[in-house]
This record gives sequence, C-alpha cells and structure tokens, in this order.
Amino acid sequence: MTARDSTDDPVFRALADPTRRALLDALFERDGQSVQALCAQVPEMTRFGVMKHLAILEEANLVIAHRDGRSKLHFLNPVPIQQLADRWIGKYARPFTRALTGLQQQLEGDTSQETA
Amino acid sequence: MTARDSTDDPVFRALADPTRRALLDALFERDGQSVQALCAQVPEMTRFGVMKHLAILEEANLVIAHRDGRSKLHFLNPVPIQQLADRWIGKYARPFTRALTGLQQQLEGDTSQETA
DNA sequence: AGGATACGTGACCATATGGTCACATGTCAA
DNA sequence: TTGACATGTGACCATATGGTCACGTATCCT
Repeated sequence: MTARDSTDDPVFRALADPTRRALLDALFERDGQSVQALCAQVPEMTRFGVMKHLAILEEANLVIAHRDGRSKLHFLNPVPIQQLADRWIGKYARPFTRALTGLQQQLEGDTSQETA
Repeated sequence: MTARDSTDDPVFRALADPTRRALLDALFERDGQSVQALCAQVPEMTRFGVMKHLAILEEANLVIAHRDGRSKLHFLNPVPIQQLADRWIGKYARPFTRALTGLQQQLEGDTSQETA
C-alpha cells in the first residue's frame, strides 16, 4: 500500500540500472559534466544510449541539466535519494529502531500485530 | 565503475517494482506470511504473479522463505537494504559530508576537478 | 559563410519483464 | 485413501526496456 502509490517510484526505477548508477557515480566524482564527458565514462555504449539514460535520470529528478552553449551540463541532485533514504529505506535499515517500536507497542498494549 | 560491478544489483532491480515493494511492506507489517496471505494483500494480481515477485525477492536475498507443512512462510531480510544504505545511498544522502570532503580537497590543493 | 562540434528526435529492433494459465506435486485431515 | 488445500513448473503472451541508427538542429570558430 504505502509503496505502491509512492511518488518515488521513478527514482527506484531509475536506480535499477547499473549504467544509470555508473552515471550518477561519474557525476558524484565530478559534477556538471557534458553528454560527451559522460559518454567517455561509459565507453561500451553509444551516445544515444547514454542520452536515454540521462533522460530517465532527469525525469526521476536525480539529475538536473541545462544547456551551456552547445553543450549540456548535468548536475547530480541528491534530494530524491535523500527522501528515499528518509521515508523508505530507513524504515528497513533500522531493525534497531524497529525492535524498539515493536517493544513500545507491546508495552502500550498495541495489538495491531494480531489482526488477521 | 563502482556501481556497475556491484553485487547489490539484484537488490536494486528487485526494489524497482512497486508490487515487490508492497510485498516487502506487507512482510514488514507482519513477518512470516504464506503465499496465500501475501496474495490477499495484492488482490489485483494472480497467485502466479505474486510467486514470481517473491522468487525475485528471494534471489535478491530480501526475503527468506522456508516451507512449513503445505505452506511456505516468507520472512523479510533487511540486511541487503542495510548494505545498500551503507555503501551506496549514504554516499549520496550526505551532501553535508560531501561538502566537507570537497572543501577539504580544495584546502589540500587537490586539482582532480580540473582534469578534462 | 561554412565546416566542425555537440546535442536532439523519431523510427526501429532484440530482449527482458510482468503477467496469466494448464497442469503437476506435495500435504493435511477425515 | 480420498479429496481439499497450498505451492511449484513450464509454456506462453503482451508490453516495457535497453540499445542503435539516420537524420536534424543549434552553436562555435575561423
């Protein structure tokens, strides 16, 4: 339920491809790269493939780009990943917290675990 | 580079589907559910579809399952998500840290930003 | 102006993916 | 031991996805 109508679905999907993650890594190393510069870092693929991946990253708002003269510069936007970490991954990546909330629920007499 | 030969690619791919995330959520709410119980929480899909998704989650090690009599019980395994958070997402979800390292590089006279 | 450079678009193809079904297997309980 | 129940398998199909290409447009430099 919470996961299906979530707005960060495009982010999850964008991150699912290793080439796209490689592009993010490249931008992490050096921000504001052009299409060409990014192509050079993914040599096993043509420019068109890279451009498609960049478009997907842009749609997921993971990359922000603007033209500068005849080249287009790409900048990494960490905000969606931040949000993912905050409102989804953190939920699973904190079994510690989870154990605590579970304990707290028991102490407070919460019986939601028993329904169905 | 770092992202492409990464071993948590199956985890990323598994998380890319909203149905799969919904299944994880369901297991988060109540652990150790059978296929049937999980099917009941994804009513828009047949049992076979759910089983396929569960298989993918198992392959990604996000779900651990074992048979119990004539039913198969599924348990959430948060470890892969933990690792994802630790060695990938945290890198982007800490612009604070990043700003600091960037500043440090500048202070140390690091010129890697200028190459190409 | 004119050529070289850099990016954009649409068509196109192969394959991966999501989903369903008929059928088979294993398990419990009367 | 029979039947109902719960899961497993393989084939199968439609579409989404990843990738390439021919061609077009915008920009810079001389």
